[in-house]
Amino acid sequence: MSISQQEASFSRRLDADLVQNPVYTGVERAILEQRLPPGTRLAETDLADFYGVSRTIVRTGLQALAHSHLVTLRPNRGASVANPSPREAREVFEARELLEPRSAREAALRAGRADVRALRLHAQEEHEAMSSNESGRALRLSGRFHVMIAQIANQRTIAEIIENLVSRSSLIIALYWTRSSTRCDEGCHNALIDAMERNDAVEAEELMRSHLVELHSALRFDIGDSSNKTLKDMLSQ
Amino acid sequence: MSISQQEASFSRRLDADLVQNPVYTGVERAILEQRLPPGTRLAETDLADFYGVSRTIVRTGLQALAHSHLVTLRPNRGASVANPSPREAREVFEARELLEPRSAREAALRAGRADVRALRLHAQEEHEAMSSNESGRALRLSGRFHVMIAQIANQRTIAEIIENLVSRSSLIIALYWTRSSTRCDEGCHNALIDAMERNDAVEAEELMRSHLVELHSALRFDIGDSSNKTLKDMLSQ
DNA sequence: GAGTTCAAGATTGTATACGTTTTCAATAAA
DNA sequence: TTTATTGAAAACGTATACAATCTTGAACTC
Repeated sequence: MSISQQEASFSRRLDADLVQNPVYTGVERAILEQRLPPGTRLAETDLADFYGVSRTIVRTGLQALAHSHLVTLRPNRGASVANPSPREAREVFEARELLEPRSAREAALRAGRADVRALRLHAQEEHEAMSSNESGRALRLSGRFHVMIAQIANQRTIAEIIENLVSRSSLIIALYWTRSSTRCDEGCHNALIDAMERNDAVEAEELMRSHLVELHSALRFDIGDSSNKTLKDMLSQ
Repeated sequence: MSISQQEASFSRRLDADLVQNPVYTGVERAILEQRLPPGTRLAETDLADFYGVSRTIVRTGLQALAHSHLVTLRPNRGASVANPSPREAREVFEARELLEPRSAREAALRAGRADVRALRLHAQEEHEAMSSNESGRALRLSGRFHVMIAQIANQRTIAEIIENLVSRSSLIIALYWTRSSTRCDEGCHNALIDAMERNDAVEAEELMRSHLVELHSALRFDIGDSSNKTLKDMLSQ
């Protein structure tokens, strides 16, 4: 037995493994882009065939996604895309409203020229996705914007929590979103970047808070869903 | 393909699987009780032999622990007990200081007779563990006390986050704790229970805040560790 | 004696085999 | 028509085999 003196792993080692797992990355992206709606069954063999790997790899990926609450595993019944309850949906947004405004405030204090440039570039990408009607991609990028801010705040532990909450929000939006457009995002995100550029912490915090309240208020907890595309259709591109 | 209308899974399905995984439960407990110090190598075969299961089960358990940051996985190099950096240690306590006081406030508002009784019973157990010099067990129970409060607050999403931060605190304390005793806990926890019993939200919040600040301030980030017990020694009982 | 090389052993990564459970549709009974 | 039964097919749970990678230490060079 030996005690290893490990270097401060600045990004989880775990990730190194997972980003190379095509099931993890592929299914995660498909969920974030709402190509895989909540409840979709994820049969191990189908995924193994689609990604050309063994069930071993599939299970590793699904287990990781289950830890993030993006996938639900039921003993002897396999995996399906998570189906967050109204309660969970409310809780996730409550947690975001607690964590993200503070994160935005800290980010505003720390944001440098490079950070602001990256944010503007990202907002541009979001805009293009919206314009070209790639609403799934737009939604994923919109979530990623929130994660970027959490990362600028330089508190990795909280940034990771926020990243998870943001991911789950894609499922929540798929289930409970009422409005047709996410046009609001564009203005909100740009206003946030402006506040960051001015290092206006108070304004950034307030903008983030009201942005989240607005998102939250656009959810209605009394809806179902259905469709009958095949798993392969939804995973492809 | 089918869309399943799932019941609101009130506890994660995932858990159902994991509590039956002896590697997950055994190693987690050993870490929380500081029988497995940070950095300890966790060879798959050793664990498989010890728990009498195949490596498949071992890997599932280790992967779950890695997701909780209790274990570090390095590709081709296996698993070891996580070794949180000073930065991570600080961040975990910052996050706790952000989340737990608010959680305690909410818990104080909601705490009923049964909750208070359960907390007192638990504090008693903690006390007994301390008295009989089972400091590992005492530490685990002390962490569990914080989780119980988060659960009373009735916000499962945040309670789960807190549970994870509390678990990681055991490793952080193993690495960076300076004081010899955790006597403080006893008074602090009892005072918290009293506030809960009076449904005094403001007091509960402040007590929790100061309790965490005190814990945090007892950490010093310039220490190492070493030992040469065998893995089997540390896992046993 | 310090450092390097390299092969044997140990350990992890992945695929697959096989037993068990679940699912589903065909059949039979009510 | 509806409900129950049942058995074959499909899917999951676990163990294990084998390949790839890493570790270790002895032999060798400088």
